[in-house]
Amino acid sequence: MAVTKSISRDDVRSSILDASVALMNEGGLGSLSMREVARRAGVSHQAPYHYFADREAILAELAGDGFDRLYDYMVSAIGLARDKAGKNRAMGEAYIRFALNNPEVFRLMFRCEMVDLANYPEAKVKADKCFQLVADVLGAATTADKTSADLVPVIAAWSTAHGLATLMLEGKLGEAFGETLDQREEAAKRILAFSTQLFAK
Amino acid sequence: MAVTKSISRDDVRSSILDASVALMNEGGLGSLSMREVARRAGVSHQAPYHYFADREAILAELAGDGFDRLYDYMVSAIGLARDKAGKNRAMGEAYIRFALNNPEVFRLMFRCEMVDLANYPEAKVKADKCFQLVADVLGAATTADKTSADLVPVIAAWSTAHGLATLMLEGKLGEAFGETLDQREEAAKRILAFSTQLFAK
DNA sequence: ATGAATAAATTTACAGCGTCAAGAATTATT
DNA sequence: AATAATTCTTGACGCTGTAAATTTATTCAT
Repeated sequence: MAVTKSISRDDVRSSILDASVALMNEGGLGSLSMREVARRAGVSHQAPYHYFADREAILAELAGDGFDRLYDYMVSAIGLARDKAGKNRAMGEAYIRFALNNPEVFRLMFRCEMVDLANYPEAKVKADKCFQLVADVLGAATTADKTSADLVPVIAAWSTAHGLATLMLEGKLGEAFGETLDQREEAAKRILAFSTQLFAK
Repeated sequence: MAVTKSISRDDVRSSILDASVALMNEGGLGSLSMREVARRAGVSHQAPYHYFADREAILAELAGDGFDRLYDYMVSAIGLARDKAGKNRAMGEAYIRFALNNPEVFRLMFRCEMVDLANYPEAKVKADKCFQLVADVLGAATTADKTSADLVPVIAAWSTAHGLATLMLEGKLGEAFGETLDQREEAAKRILAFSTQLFAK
């Protein structure tokens, strides 16, 4: 019956994605190879091609999931804050917390040569949803055109959070800010607090 | 005689590096392969191993050169500014100008899984020289310990410039800020101006 | 200057990769 | 049940990084 087939098919697809996630988190994106994914999923090295056009298509799916999860991180954080300044800070903290807790997928999401979102409309929609949330929460303007000067402070604040996340992730700030994840998150909060306080005028 | 040999050896090494730079700038880091580099340099596919331990060692050299050039970018920019606020802004602009004009090497310099600077002391020294310059110009403190609270504003400002460079480089800000390099640099300056003006209190 | 030691460069070889193509097995449709 | 469509496997090709062995070039001691 159709149900059995459908479930089975989804199972294979899921196990391929599960294996991909596991590999990515274990050994980084470099060790996510088509053949190793297939091995882990217990299928032939060619089976994944029935579900994904190529390696980049798998990465696009992972990146899309990442944007979904980043969105959830930020929405939850915003919900807990009361005033606008609090929401700004909470969102930035959530952004960085996501990056530090999901380093590999964060890299994937922001490296256009790994996944060109222009070729993956589904993932692009998820990414845009994130960026729109950032713009909505940070910005005064509703939607408006992106060339608007209103966007300048939005991008400035976003850049600070993104740059901080990136620099920490790549170890460019040394270990002075702690070795454990909690310590690093705490350090990031301090820097972000300083920055958002400036923005709050 | 010894002179001839020495020159010849350096020539091979240089031509390998030249080929590496060309490949990186033509087709991105993904198309910089050991074998293609050798082909371009007109040597056997194994010859590069007499000058570099492996692929990462070549990347480390390129990254090191990148840090040297970033340093020059920033020092020149700082020299043209008169007051402290001007130096801050000029340095940030130089940082972003470097990133936009040298996207591939900029990526290389800030991706630890591509080149782990811990394994390449020479390149690490050059990187640290850059970061020290940033800290010196942005910070009030001279050297001090990195855990000092004085570093908070330094890292905040650095994060803004780095995040902006990264987001622009990866096309996450859309094309709203211009398609030509000049337009994008101009847009970055506007955002950076807004940010540094906040920092200047 | 010539033979031995050293260094440099090439050739050969292997395992892994992404992915195309063809065939076998399974499932769906009529 | 027979046919059509889908799914999966096996095999192959050309690419990669790099280890090992071999050849060529250079240096040095005599």
